[in-house]
Amino acid sequence: MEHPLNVYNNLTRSKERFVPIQSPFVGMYVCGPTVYNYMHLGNLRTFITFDMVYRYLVHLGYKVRYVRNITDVGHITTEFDEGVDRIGAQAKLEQLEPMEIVQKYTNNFHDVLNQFNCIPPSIEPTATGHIIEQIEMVKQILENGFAYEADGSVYFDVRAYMQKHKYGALSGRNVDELFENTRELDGQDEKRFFADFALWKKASPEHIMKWPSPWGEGFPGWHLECSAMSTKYLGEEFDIHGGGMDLKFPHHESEIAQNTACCGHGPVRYWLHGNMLTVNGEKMSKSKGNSFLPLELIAGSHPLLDQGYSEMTVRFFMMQSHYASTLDFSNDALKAAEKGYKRFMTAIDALEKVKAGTASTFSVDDLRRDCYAAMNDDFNTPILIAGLFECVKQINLMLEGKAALTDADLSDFKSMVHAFVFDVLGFRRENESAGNTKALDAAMQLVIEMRRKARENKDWTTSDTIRDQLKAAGIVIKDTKEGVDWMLE
RNA sequence: GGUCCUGUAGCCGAGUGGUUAGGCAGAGCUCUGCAAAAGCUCCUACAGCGGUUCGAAUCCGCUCGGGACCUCCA
Repeated sequence: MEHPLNVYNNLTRSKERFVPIQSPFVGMYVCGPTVYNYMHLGNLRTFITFDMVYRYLVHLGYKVRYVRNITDVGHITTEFDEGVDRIGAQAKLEQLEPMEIVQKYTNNFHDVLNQFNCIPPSIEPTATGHIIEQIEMVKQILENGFAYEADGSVYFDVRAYMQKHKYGALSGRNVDELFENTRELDGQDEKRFFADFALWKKASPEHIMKWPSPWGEGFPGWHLECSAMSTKYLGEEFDIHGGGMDLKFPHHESEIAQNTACCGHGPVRYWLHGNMLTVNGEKMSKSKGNSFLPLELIAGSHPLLDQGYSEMTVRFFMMQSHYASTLDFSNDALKAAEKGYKRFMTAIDALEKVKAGTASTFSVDDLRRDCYAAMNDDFNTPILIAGLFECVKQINLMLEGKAALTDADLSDFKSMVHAFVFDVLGFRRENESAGNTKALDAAMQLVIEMRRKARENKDWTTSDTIRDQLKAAGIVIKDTKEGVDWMLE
């Protein structure tokens, strides 16, 4: 692979050259959702981010195995709220079986990602489908002396682990400091040490989602499924692990500890974290009550919005910021993205109509080089988009006959632009009401011809009426030097 | 309280020890019958105070503001 891709590795807190363990194969694991409710835009941002990462790796020619889990076991909401888990609670609320809840919100998750043009992962394992693997892993960790059993539950023994390994490397945490700053002082119940976490949890009699195990009926700890499933499908060591910044601690930290306790070494070469989507500067989350559902955004039905925005506008909005930065969500920002995206895609579409010239007036190689440089610098999509706007400018100039490319350069330019816009950034043409476009185009040619005749006769009333009526119907007429064009608004 | 991130023009957002990011909005011009679209030009900012440096918005320190994690969370 001749492309020197650099990624920011959270494990080392530095940008590193990306070198797969076994090029051209790349293993990538991304933490998926707990399917107990509709996903909101903040969740969506993370999945769009790693969709872009996946797309770019594929574009570079890597053979990527992309694994993203579905967490369909309800994990306890707090340490002391025994027996209450998110999925179980939601099931009660909706008067459904827990697995009906899981199915309902898994479907929603898939539908939404599909709407936003995210490519499905290669493997999408569920936690409930890998109970045996998880139990096996707990057994191995116990055998290796990094866990202990207590009344039907099994806990990870952080102190034992710390004698041989570091705990807290990824999140930059010092366990002693953590201890000093832990607010909860009582109720540490079965745990020997405050930082210990459950690998297997004993289920109370009323708990519905539970499985038999060597320690009795119970369910796996939250962190365990990712360790077990990533190992199963990507091996003991793989290339990329992604997820939201908020999962860094304790989830990813514990994942590393579990894998290390089990196999003797860490599981992941490059840890990538997507940053949070904020609303008025604050993290979007359900508990804060500031979350948006994708549907509310598209329909514009949320109180904070004064209009709806299309899926691709939202995707563009997200791609205009770097994945590792927080992104603030607001009406004005969305509006700006909408206009920018429209201008952007209008030009990309118009590229099809550009005709080759006798000589090239600009360098396709330079533009291409800028685009790759942006992406190779830790997936810098905002810089890529800036580069593509330079392409937009050149397209518009070519349409006006003020710039040109030879036949060979033009097809090179087209494939380069298309690769970045559609394959890498994952934009998709909207307004493609397939089937009637041909008929509509024929009708439009007729209308345009009538308007042309009216203008020829200086019958401005007629020509302006045509233009205005079409505009009211959502069709925009564009008079260019090359002729008259039209587009759906 | 601890750990860490962050503060960029009207708005959104990149980046960087010395050279115009980009988008949106605004102003002017070109084109046009008038518009729209498009092109060109302008608006040239880096929280504050010190320090390092030939030179800092970029490095260091302090102050102020915002945020994340430390509990489930993408």
